[in-house]
Amino acid sequence: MVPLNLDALNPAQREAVTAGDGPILILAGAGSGKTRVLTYRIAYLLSEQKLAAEELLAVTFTNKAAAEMRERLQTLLGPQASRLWISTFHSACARILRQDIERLGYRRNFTVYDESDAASTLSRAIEAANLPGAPNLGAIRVRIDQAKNEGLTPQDLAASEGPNDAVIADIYRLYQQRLHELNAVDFGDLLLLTHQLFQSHPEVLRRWRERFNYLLVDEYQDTNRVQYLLLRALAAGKDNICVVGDEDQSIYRWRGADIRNILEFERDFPAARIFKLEQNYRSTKTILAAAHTLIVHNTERKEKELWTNNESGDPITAFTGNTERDEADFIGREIARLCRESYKPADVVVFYRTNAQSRVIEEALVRRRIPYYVVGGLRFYDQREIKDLLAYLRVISNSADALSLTRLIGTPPRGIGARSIEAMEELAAREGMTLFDAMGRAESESSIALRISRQITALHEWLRDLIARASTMTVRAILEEVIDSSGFLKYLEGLIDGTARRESVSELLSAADIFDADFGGPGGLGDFLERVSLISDADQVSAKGGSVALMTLHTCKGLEYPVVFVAGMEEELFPHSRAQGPGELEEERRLLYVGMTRARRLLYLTNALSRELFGRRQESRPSRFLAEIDPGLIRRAALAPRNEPIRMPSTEPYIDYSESQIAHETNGELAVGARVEHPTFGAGVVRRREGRGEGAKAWVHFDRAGTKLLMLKFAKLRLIAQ
DNA sequence: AGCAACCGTGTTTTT
DNA sequence: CACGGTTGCT
Repeated sequence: MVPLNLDALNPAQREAVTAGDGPILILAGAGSGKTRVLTYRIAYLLSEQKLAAEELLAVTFTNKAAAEMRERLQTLLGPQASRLWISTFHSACARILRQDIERLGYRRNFTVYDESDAASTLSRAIEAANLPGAPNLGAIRVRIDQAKNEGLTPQDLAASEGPNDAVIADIYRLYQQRLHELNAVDFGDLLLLTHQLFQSHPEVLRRWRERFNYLLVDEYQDTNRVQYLLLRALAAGKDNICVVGDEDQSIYRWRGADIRNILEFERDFPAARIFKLEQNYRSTKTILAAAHTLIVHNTERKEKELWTNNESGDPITAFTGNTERDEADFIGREIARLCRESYKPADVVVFYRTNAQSRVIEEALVRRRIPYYVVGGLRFYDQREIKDLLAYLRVISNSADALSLTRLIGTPPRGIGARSIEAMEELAAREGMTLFDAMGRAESESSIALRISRQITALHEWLRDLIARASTMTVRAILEEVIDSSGFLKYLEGLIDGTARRESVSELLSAADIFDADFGGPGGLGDFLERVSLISDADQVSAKGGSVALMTLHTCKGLEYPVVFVAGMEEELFPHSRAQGPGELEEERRLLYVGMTRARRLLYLTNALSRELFGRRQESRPSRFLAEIDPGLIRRAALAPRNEPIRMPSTEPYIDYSESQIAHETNGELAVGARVEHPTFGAGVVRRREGRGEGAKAWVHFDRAGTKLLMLKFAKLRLIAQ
């Protein structure tokens, strides 16, 4: 192995990388080379301190960050990098539980439920319990989730004194019981059950503690209480723990992140050494200064100021539109202008506070034919047909998963309705068997019509047979068999948007292909399902396609772009109306701080005077955050006069990014069959397309106005549906 | 049992 | 406004 070359590091970074054993806190400001330090530290520990790859556990915030770190280490270290545990907290816990969860009474093939699975399980548990006067579902969910993030069991919650905590503790207990019956865990359980495992089985903890001689944690400011407890437990004795973070970038408090973890690290680990990285390599002096004038309005922080050798750069641009559409149009116009100069669409990102804001921005970009992609919002694996198919896979992997089984029975429709399922549930409860096993006895149930019970038996036998063979099959093969024998495709064809749904099915098939290739053969179903459950929005970010990126501010952590727009800088929206408490306000401010510091060269902050919010048009006041930034650093773009008509795309030169343009079209944008809306002609369907690029035209058949030939360059068409 | 149309409801951010 | 859930009809 080549000796590690540390020349690429500045003195502060080098010190942190080469520090010896014991607790280390690296306070790394935005753009200060945090990831670089972390990867070099790992490389240093392996190549200079001669640790084995197996002795390290590195925890990141997203799978994508983990993958990137692994990749960088591959180039620094070579193949041994692939033996490192680099993963998110949730994935690491899932992996630990796969080995040892039997001690908690679950089976190793447990299913990981996503939020909506968990919600319906909870809802059914409440229903079954028949509790009068219970608070509403949402509040209960939030409270249980919080409890799990704090490491609290139902008993612990019962002893705490929040309003309704006693009632909620009962529901929490029932919910856990139900999950246990289904051999399923939710996101919070991954952490909490691992914690409980360590508490109740010291020999297991000892084993893992002996294995991991060194812990590294990225984004430490966003860890919650259980994660902290897990780290304490694993580090105990050696205290070889190195955490990296920046309290100014803590933006997940609402999800249980406890900023005290980082603020009190020195108290928790008295031997801690602290390294500060304050040189920023990313942004211009102006952007950094503006971000600083904003963040000093927070009180819950350690004073520090980033500095940079980069040039001063341009002032920050502020723009105020009359409406959100006006604002979006400015963004589109400005991106078009930048792209005529020295930038590409992929250099640009638009951030917003809420997912709902993306729509009007998308429309503006479509009008200018600027290629873009939206990160987050509707996730691929949340689409109905995908969840339907995953229900099959889950039942095959874990037949106790009655939630997925119920879903499977209903799609495609087989004539087995709620009444029959209820009858089987009763049977199952009576005999102490699973719903799946009850299916095998359906024909002996007098309350189920013979016609239906035969259906049930057939389905049961088919599933049993598939389960028996699944361990020798690839995920792709299982999926294909499910799709072929269940009549799933025929069912999709019958749906209105069947074509789009079939496309996502084939996307799922290729995801399975890729997984099978990675996994190296059959038997990987459980791993596939786990990976799918733990995938996050941020994992999907990619510069592929040369497109402008659109995402919420929460998704933007760890990214950087030459040009950044932050849209919707308005009171009620940002800071959000639901985040008005003092602590929450500081978090909103940090959120903007994180967004601003993603920018390398140009930063735009935009707002609108009136906006459609929650279905109503409302006056909107500029965000207080705008006033907190030093006005000397801001240049105001001309305010559009009231009622000025929105500029037609025809006034803008067409930008041709043919490669990404094609990607856009194959995504189905204005494909034949697409349903669109025209400002004067109303709704219609694209019948035929002619030409491409500048001269592209389309025949559109309008419901009321008949068929028209439109130049896409001019027509203000809005896509309604595929 | 299954579908379509209706109504009402709840709208931040997400591993 | 978009979704889920419910109702009522076939």
